[in-house]
Amino acid sequence: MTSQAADGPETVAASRRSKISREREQEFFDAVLEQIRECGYEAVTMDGVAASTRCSKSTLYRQWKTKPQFVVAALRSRRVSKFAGIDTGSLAGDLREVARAAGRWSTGDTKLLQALGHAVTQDAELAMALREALVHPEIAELSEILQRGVERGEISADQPALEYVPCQLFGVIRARPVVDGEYADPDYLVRFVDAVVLPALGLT
Amino acid sequence: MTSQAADGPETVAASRRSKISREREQEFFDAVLEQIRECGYEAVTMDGVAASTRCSKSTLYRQWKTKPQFVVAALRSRRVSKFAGIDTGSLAGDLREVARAAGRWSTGDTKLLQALGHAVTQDAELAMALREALVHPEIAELSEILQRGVERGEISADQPALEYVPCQLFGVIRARPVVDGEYADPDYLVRFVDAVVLPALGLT
DNA sequence: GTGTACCGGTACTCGACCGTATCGGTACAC
DNA sequence: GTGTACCGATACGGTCGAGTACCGGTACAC
Repeated sequence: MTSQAADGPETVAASRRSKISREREQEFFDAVLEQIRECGYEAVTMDGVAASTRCSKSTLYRQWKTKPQFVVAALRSRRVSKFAGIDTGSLAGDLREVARAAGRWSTGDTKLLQALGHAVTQDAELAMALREALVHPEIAELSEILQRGVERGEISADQPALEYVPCQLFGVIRARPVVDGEYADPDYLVRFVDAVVLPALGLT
Repeated sequence: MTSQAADGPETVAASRRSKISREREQEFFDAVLEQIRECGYEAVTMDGVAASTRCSKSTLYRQWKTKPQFVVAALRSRRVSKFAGIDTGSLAGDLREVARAAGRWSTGDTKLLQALGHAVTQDAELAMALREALVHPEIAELSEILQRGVERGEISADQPALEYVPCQLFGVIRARPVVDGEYADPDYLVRFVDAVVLPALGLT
């Protein structure tokens, strides 16, 4: 599933032989995502991205047909596995690690989700790209972690709070900026897990 | 604080003697908020609001100087007390009532928060209006409910999960559309309170 | 009846941005 | 060295929306 497999050093965009290197392409993607975070989706302009990366607008339009397709490509480039490798041996330990990892990504991802959150309701392809970049991978990895806890016998599969864990974590990450005025950092999230998630699951 | 006090039947906008009645004004506000929910803040046009309310754009610009000021006024008109009158005698009962009330407002308010969520980072006045319309009143009423639970001795003021209750509720309301693809209705929120919030607080 | 002031309608200016077209420069193939 | 194809720069067309200007109609005061 990941695109981490070893590619030829100069392979680019598969079908076209563009002179844009992998690294250069990633600069474009980083730039547009950063501008989306700062200014919002609507306010991002192709001129702006071109200027900030010191390339020509023509170059962008040669590679990607339209602004939405460009943004979708940028989102796809961003699929990473944030909770991979978490396995402390206990569910409580794993969830604390998840909280820490989520906290590290929280600011950027929250901004992105917020900035794109409405554009997404108008453009189905954008919606899918966003979900596959920022939501599905986390949910899947988290489900796996919970499943392991069940298999180890730490918790019953019927525990009613179990199904709400992903929503709880996503939720508090999105809610804190609105309620407290600051993003959810790793410390905050670990405290949240200790004070709320674990007690609700009947752990500790 | 509320503007619910009895006003003269024809009193309008205090300083100006506009021919726009209270009810007519509210139609403008409802229209712009609905368009924001459906199309997003940027995509809302003064022409569109004028057309949908069958008034002239001039009329809107006579009452409000700019589009942001118009939206701010619309938001201010929307401050209502959603959890007022909730007092079942027990904290668990109150929280279930809160969940039901929140679920009734959830769809519209979530859309509004999502649609304005980014515009808010660029316009401080809009940010304040949004917080005072959709966040502060709920937080305050919820704090009062929790405080009453403490005073009745149902729960200790030191209970670590206590401070996270508002974030939990706001969070799950905002997270469910992203995670499950549907808005948090009253049923869902009551189940959430029973499965997560109350156990985390050590109630039941 | 006369004056005033607001309403609706329309036409307008101005700026922004998407996407296209054009052109000179240049890296690379052969 | 010659050809090819992509790069950057710039200019352009088209669209759209904010905010303004103007104009005729009309309700209301006196």
